[in-house]
Amino acid sequence: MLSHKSKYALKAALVLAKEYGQGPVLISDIAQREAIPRKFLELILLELRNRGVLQSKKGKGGGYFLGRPPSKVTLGEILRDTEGPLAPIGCVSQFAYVRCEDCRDERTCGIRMVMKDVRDATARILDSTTLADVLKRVETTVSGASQRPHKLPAEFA
Amino acid sequence: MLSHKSKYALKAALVLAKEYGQGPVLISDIAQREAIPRKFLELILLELRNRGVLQSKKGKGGGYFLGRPPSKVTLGEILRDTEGPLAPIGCVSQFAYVRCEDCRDERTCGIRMVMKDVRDATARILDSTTLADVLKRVETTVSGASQRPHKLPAEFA
DNA sequence: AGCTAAGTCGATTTAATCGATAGACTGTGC
DNA sequence: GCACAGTCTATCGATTAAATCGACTTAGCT
Repeated sequence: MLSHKSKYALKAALVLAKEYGQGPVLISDIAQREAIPRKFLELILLELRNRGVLQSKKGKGGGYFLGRPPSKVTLGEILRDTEGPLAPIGCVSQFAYVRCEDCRDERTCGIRMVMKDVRDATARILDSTTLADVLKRVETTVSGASQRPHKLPAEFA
Repeated sequence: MLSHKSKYALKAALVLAKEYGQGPVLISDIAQREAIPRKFLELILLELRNRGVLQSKKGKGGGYFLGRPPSKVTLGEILRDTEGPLAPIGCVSQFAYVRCEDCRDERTCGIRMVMKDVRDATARILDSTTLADVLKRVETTVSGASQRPHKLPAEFA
């Protein structure tokens, strides 16, 4: 399950993506727009900045902004920064491999095989989806929704 | 990330799958074979039993055993019992839906759309993989490995 | 019946993590 | 130099994860 921290991070990143090219955005602005506790958001943005996803400017007229265009920032990158590895288990992580202490033989571990499949499936989605992709997808949903307003909610399909 | 609890649960279930039809297996046996803290394993097995995955027998000659054939128990079921929902976020869970308190409009939430894809991909794998599948996969890996022993380890591909 | 094997159950401990907040510090622009 | 806005460090309470202890109950055996 995604932590609040990560959800906040994604929301904030999406705001900055939408505002990309318009100059810095205040922490307080983001906090208010997305209903995120101000002080908590500070920490999150700081971390994303230190990881190179965001940049910031101090003083008057300062704030946060994306360090790269929205089409160059993937959800996978952000989630790895805030949640840690995408892999459900350390021994199948590509970027943060850790051996299972008690594992006899990694090559023949059934759990590992299945978890590798899960990791690959998740990574395939999250590493190929950029902030720009998400914005676009939302936009087409919004405009498309007004044309067929009473469609069955997808969440109960 | 998978908790130890879930990893232990999967390991134990695989032992019971391998031993299926051979009568009850002692908690202590499973604990020793898989290097799981005995007392902790008790709790886990008990939970899986109360959920209907396992059955148990008390007294001499007692122990734990699968309640159904290994081909009828999926990893998804076990993981839901020990970890909770497979979904990365409550609002995309099929069996344990919970609304995001602060969500304006679920239908147009970009994060939700992507997380739904992730959930579906994970569930597709875990709900279609049974204990029998895992045992079989391990076995073919073991026998296959001796025929081409120096193949590049898949984990570094 | 009585002994023993084995699972059951409840309480507790310890350490780690999560979500959140406070306050002092640093750099920027005017 | 003053106000603005991000930076950094510390802390706090609540929850959870992982593990452990001890007492209890049930089943089989003789």
